[in-house]
Amino acid sequence: MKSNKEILEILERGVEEIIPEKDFRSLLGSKKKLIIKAGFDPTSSDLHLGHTVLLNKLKQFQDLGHKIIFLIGDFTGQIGDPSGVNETRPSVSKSDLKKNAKTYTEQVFKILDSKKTKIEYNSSWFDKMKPSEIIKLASSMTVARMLERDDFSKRFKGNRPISIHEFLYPLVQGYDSYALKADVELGGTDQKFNLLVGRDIQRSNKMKEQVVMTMPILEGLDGVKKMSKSLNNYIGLKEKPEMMFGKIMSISDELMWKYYDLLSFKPNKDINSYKAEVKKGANPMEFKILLGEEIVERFHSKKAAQDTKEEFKNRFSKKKAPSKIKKVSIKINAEDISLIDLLAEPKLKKNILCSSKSEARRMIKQSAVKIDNNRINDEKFFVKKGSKHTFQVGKHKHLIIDLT
RNA sequence: GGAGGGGUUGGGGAGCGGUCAAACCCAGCUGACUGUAAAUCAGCCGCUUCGGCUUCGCAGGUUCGAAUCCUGCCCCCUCCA
Repeated sequence: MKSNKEILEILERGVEEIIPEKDFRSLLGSKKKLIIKAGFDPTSSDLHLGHTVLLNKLKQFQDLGHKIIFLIGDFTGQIGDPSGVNETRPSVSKSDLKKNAKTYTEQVFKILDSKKTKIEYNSSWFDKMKPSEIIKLASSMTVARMLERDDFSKRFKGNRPISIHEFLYPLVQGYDSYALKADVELGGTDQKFNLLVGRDIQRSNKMKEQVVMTMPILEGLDGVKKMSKSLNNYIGLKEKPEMMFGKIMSISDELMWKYYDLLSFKPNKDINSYKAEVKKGANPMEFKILLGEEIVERFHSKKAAQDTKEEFKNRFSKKKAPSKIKKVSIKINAEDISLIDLLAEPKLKKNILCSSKSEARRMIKQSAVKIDNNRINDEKFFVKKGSKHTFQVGKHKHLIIDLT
């Protein structure tokens, strides 16, 4: 049994804001099994590390015995969350939402305990709601209040469009908290407004208001913008170990520390000692590798993490060729084929090395092409029929081609 | 209903009759270097049989010549009512 102090330490770690903190502490003090809600709109097909910041926190609550509700916003997804966005979001079709919701549920259980997690869909109450009830819900909020929001007011002042349905988003999300009788709702800092509306809706329905807990937004690989699939700066939970590891290695040294804070399960004590070591002159890369290992292990396995780490060291530190390279055989009619044609050969399909002959030519010019590890700079290089070589374009594309 | 503004290569955004495959920024790619797929620096960034060819919302037209001008259409935005 953990002491209250220890519990608070765990739950408040990495948290941006708890509103109101007093209520949170007294809720915990009550020893009651709390209903913890976090909603996710299934607007893209995969979850990424950014989503796991919340999941990790949910997991902590779960481990402490509280009731976790993973709410899938299949109704809210049709509206599109306006938070932090400066333009109207395209709403996602119902069938896509359904598909996405399915993959979400598969992925969250890499972190949460499936037996102890309740999954809810907000369409299950909203689809049954009568228009008159929606109007009643809408009446609980004013336009002035909505325009307090930074994203809306900016758009409003900047003469950019705000669709009416966007106003419904916070109301609908807030209603979810009422429907689920949430004690605590978790969300990103950009969700603060939406989360607070939940309190209003609960209060106007004579329910005790939920405590709002916000988590920082995880920056994407670029270190600047929020991690998201549409910005292509994300690490997906379903990605292959090599990709995951590689992407972690590609973040800047500075960003690495933020990732440690929000993604690592290592105790603060360890992370602080890493920082101290780097300050003393240790190579940040060593700690990036540790982080990569931890993440790959979480979503794949210990073995995958070890293998990937070794492979990475060999390939990039020792500059060896990858241990397994895809093999492909291609039939040609002539006695030989120009390198340019081969690199862009459509028959290679998914393994194609260059997307066009122009690109192939460019790559050769830029000394990016190697055959059996020998750099080729001759644009008029030909490859003979019956030969078998390893082709490399850039650092990442390798292919063994058997010409027949 | 009326008045205006706009749709340019992945995103942003110049160009407003030839010198435009189209400035610049971001993203992406490549190389060098390195401590890593960090950072930094340099180059590339429509297709091509390297002669050219096809692109600037769509369809026509004017011109020796159009992303740039005209006509129609589609789409987006703002303001007034």
